[in-house]
Amino acid sequence: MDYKFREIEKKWQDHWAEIKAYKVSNISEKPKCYVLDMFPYPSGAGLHVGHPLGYISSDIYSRYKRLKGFNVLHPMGYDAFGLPAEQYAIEHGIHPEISTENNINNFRAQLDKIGFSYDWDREVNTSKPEYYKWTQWIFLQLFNSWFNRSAKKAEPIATLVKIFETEGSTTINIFTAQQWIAFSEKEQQTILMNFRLAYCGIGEVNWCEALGTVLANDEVVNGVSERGGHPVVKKKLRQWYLRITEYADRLLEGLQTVDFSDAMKEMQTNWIGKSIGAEIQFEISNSKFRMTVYTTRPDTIFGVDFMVIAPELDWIHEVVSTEQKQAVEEYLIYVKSRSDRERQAEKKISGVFTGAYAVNPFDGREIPIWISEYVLAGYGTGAIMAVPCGDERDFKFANHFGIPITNILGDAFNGTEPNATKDAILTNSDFLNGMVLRDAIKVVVNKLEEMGIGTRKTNFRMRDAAFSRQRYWGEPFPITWQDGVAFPLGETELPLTLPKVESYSPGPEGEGPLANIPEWVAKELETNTMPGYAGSSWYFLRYMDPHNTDAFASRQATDYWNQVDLYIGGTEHAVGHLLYSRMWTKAMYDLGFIGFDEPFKKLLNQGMITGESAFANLIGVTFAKNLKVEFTEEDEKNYLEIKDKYTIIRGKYISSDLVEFLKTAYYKIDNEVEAAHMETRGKILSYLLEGLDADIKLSNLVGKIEMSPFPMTFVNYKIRVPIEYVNSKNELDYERLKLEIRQFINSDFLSQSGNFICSREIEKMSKSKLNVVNPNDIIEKYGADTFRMYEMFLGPVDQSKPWDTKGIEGVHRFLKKLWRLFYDDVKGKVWNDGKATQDELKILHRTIKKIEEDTERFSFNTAVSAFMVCVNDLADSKCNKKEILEQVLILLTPYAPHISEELWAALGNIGLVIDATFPKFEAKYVTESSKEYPISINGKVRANITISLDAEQAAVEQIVLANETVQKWLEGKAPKKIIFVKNRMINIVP
RNA sequence: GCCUUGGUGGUGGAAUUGGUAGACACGCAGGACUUAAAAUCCUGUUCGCCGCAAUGCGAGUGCGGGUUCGAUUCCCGCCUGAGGCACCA
Repeated sequence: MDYKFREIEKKWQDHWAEIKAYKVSNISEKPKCYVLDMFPYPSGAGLHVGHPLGYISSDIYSRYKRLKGFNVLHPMGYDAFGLPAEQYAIEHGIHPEISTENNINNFRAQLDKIGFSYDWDREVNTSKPEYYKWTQWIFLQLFNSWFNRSAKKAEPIATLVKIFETEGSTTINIFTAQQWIAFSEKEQQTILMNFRLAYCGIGEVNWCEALGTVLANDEVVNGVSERGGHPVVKKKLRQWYLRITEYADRLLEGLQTVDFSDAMKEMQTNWIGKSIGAEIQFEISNSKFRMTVYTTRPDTIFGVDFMVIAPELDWIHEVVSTEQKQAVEEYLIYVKSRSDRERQAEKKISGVFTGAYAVNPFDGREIPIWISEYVLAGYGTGAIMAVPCGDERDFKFANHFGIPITNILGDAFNGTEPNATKDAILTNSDFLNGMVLRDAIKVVVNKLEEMGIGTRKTNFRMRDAAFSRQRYWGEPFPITWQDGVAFPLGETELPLTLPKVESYSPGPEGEGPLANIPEWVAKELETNTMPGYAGSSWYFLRYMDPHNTDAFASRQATDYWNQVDLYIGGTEHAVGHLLYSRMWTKAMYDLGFIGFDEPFKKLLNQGMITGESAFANLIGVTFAKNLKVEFTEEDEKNYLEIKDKYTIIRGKYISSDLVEFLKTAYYKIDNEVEAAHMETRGKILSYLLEGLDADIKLSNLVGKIEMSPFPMTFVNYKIRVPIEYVNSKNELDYERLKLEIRQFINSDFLSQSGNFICSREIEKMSKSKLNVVNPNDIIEKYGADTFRMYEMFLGPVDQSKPWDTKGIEGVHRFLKKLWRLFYDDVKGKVWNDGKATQDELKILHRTIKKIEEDTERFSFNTAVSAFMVCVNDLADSKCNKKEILEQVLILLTPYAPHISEELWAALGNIGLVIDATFPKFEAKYVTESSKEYPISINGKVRANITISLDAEQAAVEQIVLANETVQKWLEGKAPKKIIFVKNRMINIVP
């Protein structure tokens, strides 16, 4: 009887679905365990073999926990709102709801084939009104709250109003209680907006013209949009924001209570970017104006040689001198002309002197004030005190403009490079002389505070998160505008459903498509929609109680399931989703809706599965396009346009071995170089232009190249070819390629041996890179159990690794070998009721221990190996005993559920193996009563000795001491030290 | 430049963190069964040397040092891959 995995897997998947084997209840005596995957965005491309890596890991862990007696919540859903579906709608005219639905069905079909233990009754879809009703509701809670800095928590806005009514305000806005009461409704609302956790304001945002929307900071990478790579510019717009900066400190503190990787904590810490320093006020000569700078190094105050302010600051005009006015104006125009992109790409030193001087408060020295684009307006006060002897950028700036540098570091500063140390001893620093910089910080700040011109100040790099998009496919804001004041909709009016639209093009003045709908505008509803991360910031709560119509989830449910015990997903969400959901959780906690303030107890980052891409070398000749080159008819036919600027004529694909050959020809030494060079070029040229035989005479070629009437260069492009056309020896099946793919239909493939060799490169798996492997294909060929185990066997989950289908045979063989412990091709059933021997029990219990340990520490690859060892050992000892096999099946269930279920049933068990109990490890079967130990002297093995394990170290010492041979080895001396090494060796130190 | 991680056979990776390096698997080589193929099984496989033989000899975890009876593991200095941050004062 064969291992018919297709039949078996279908049968059990259907059965599990039918009886809802994975349905989980919120009421249970068992301890709970919440295992969560980062839910996918259902893209049109479907899943590739990289996606399920994390899903399989979490599935193994939740199945394992279930066997261990836990009530396990393991749900799945879809992050369905977002830009790509809308872009697709614009291009193809298909409503996002339809394409999303299709994609979800496709995802679901792929997921179902892998045999996951999700409770599908809890599926969520963020784009369904039943779901986003509660996204809107939570938004309203944020809108109706403020962050009380003294209590360090969010509170209902009503408490703030009460404070204003009784005490007035001394923070962001300054007014008395009487004034507050006298304010109009509109004035009051405008003030309150400055405090709300979700607020609307005018601000500089990242505007992406191509996408027609703003983007959050983490959605912009190197000045272009993360999705699509379109340019992003700064623009002032009315926007919704989340006041995440208020939570900066708590987001940092919270990191200490969660189990995230160091790298992840580091990334979040950097993103938040807390820095502790001071603000210092400087007087300006001949002006009443005072400037304030932010610095983390007040200790270097005597090393300040100039000030730099950001070009955007409006007080520039207050201080600029008449002589410098023109130069400053010119510089400001120059700065305006530079995009963010340019500023980031080329960091050139530029700046202009304002003609004004600040005064050092301690020694009265006059310090020139400069303007430069390297100082950012948005951070600190937008002005810095520059200390060139201690700061790289200040040093470069000083050198560039010839500003003299004061050395306050003594020998620690050599004049040629700045030194940012805090451990040097100060010189040229008046009352600080002789002090270590580190210690001087406090002294200076104290003095500044005393003088009333400085304060301690903490700054964060993180900004408030832009929370609105001028797009269609997102949650509508439950907000109406009346006379410029935002009013929340009432709870009974939720959900505010997304209306159908005819067109997805933007509305007037940078507004979203919703602004094109008259009824929408008539109701004065907000026309922006929420960003992609709104729905994903709280979805883990909805799984707890997904069908609740009275609340986002009942308090009883959130109290029971509590934090996510294990959260698995990629690192790419480090500063986006993971920060936002942490913030939402904290706010919900503060407002009393849930009982925990960190959502994820443990985070496991799965590594990327990379693909191997194949490339063929395309060699051709390029001409500058603006040159007039006459093409023959033949050339036109083979004309291939690679890039805008260049044209390749008669490009030919050259096998890698030929490329090597041509390269070596190029690199011949001495006077042969030039000749070889020419020869190489000549050969290529003749291939390409003349179609001649390569062995053309050298003299001819030299002439040809020199006589070339136009500038040309040889180019070697690497052209992707689909990986499935390349075999394991890197040979390309170009005949098939030419037949099946249009791009290559007229291409020539040249090689030395007749086998066309491609080069390979490891890159991210993606459709555009022609290197994706679809899990469906693998499952069709080997089955889901093999697929699951192989994904785990590839290597540690958190490490990125290349997908290589070759090795899958080994895992498949393992499952077949396991099958043969139960069924023989000839004899049929071979298992028996025999009593297990000591050796067989040893194999079993060793495996139990190993699987338990490895699963607990997420070392799934070594667990798979342990199964292989176990089955090899059982096969070697011809053990077909039911007693042993049954236990092995339970262990295997999380990893290969289908085959385990099938064989479990075959053994005549009643009930499912997924409901079995994880076997208990018993040491007595594994440990021995006595063992042979090697005795070594200084690590060199000299003899073996058998001792009882109870003997422990003392016994060993006696045995060894008594041994004449040992004494002889040591020349009669007593050993200095005897080391008993963990069940392994006895080492004697003479 | 800064931060975080890695570097082990032909390949993916073990070694549960100071104790017999290379488990397990792929690949490769040889063999058995077969008319043949597939499937399956067996043997070998870190490198080098000696040999009829082996429980033989030597080297070996990116490179160079150090601590230790003993180092893939700890310390110092380099080289290098990957990821993140990057005018944040």
